Amino acid sequence: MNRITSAEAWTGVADCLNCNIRQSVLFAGLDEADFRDLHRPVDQLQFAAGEIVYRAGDDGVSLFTIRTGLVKLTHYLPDGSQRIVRLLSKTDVIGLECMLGDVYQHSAIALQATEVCRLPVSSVKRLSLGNSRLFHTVMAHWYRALSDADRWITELSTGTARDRVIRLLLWLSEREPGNSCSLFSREDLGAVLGLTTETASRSMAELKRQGLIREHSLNRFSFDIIALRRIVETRMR
Amino acid sequence: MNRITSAEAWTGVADCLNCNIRQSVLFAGLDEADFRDLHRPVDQLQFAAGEIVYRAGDDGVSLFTIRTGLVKLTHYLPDGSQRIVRLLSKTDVIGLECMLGDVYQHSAIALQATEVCRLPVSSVKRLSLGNSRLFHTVMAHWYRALSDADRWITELSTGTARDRVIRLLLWLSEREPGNSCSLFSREDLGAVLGLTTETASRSMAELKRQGLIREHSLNRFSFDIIALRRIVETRMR
DNA sequence: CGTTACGTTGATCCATGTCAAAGCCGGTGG
DNA sequence: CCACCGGCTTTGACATGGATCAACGTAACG
Repeated sequence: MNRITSAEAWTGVADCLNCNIRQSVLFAGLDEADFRDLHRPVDQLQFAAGEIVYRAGDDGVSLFTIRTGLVKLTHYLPDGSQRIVRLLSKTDVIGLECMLGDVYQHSAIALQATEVCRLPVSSVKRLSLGNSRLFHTVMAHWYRALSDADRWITELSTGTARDRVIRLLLWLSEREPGNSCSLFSREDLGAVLGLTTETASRSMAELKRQGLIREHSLNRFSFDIIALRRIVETRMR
Repeated sequence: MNRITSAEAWTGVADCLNCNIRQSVLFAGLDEADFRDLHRPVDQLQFAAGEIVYRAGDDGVSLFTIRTGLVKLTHYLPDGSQRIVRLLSKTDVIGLECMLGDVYQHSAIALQATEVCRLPVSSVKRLSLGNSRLFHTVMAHWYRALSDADRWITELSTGTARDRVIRLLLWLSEREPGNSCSLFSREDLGAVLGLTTETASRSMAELKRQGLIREHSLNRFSFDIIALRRIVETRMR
């Protein structure tokens, strides 16, 4: 069912102070002095599509900030099938739960080629002791995760298969410039939307036939955002 | 569709230091000195079933800690129908998002008679400035909300109508002693589970007929927790 | 060139949505 | 005290969307 891969690629020690997405991520609230307190290095890693960032139950020794790519968090059900509970991309933080517990609560698996920064939990915990700026930033991340969960429930678990697919395409396109997005396997698509692989495939095929979406390369789709939005909006009324 | 009520009942100024649920709520990390810093009072309020605690878009001037009862958070869809995105009860905090934004993101409506403590956001913000114990407590609340969102997606938005109903009954019974729980209207039940009112009603009626649940007073149900758990577990495999 | 994984399509069945009507219960007013 | 009314629940009949099971197509890869 799932390929087992562990070939994460280390691509260097991060230069957090000069990071080009620092304003959006966990360390937004920190200054130069704080960074000197980070004794342990922040590593940059790469994962190919399908590779595992961490597994549910693993020791939570690191947080990860996503620099590029797309990561799914899944619960595995007793029968081995998965239910994806969140999709995360650029500037999202994953593994934040191990600030509180000691193991990861989900399995995190890259759906596309993904670059991350790996932060030692111990460092973040030390920083958080006296630093209320970090407080605000971390809260903001929790808040965003929770808002995403709300949208997930209202938009991606509600309505017809076709509407759910369209809402996901729109959701994905929000995080990319232009009117396009990259998709992933039909199995994962179904797991996101609470549908079977077949229904996911049929919905995609139908949207293609109707000319509402265009696949210009494998799993790269472009579409008229306004038109799609109108479809799901009218359908909701 | 929804009764409009604003008749919240003030039942006194809370004595936080001696609160019997303090260990579980937002102020778990505070000591006597911190409480002296809380210049503005923490009020206790009561809401009857159906009454509105706050509306989406209202000015977020207060957080609420639930002491007893059950509260739904809803998104209203363009057609006026609702999708409930979370159910909250004893020791849960609602409105925490206004620590970051300035308006509430959901409408919060009591589903049962509910007692809450109302905390001024300004006080909590002042406390949070230098207090890293509060940091941990607040994080823990975000974490729990998010875990609940995960369960919501995997358990309450997945599977057959019957299974979803059973999982909700089990979820509700976790927060009450004994093997029973209070339910609410079939319309709300449907909105929780992503089903129509009719399907929700049918599923409940069938469970009653099969003797799997017993209604000893209006919307008070008791059941064999182990037996119900076995049903949804075998159904998941 | 065969193998394998994945995507697509078809046929069928069943669960749930939809529309409609009837039952039930509590509240209100005569 | 009873009759009526309105809201909520239950039930029925029917339509349909999605699941299921199965087959076939297709692209990547050894």
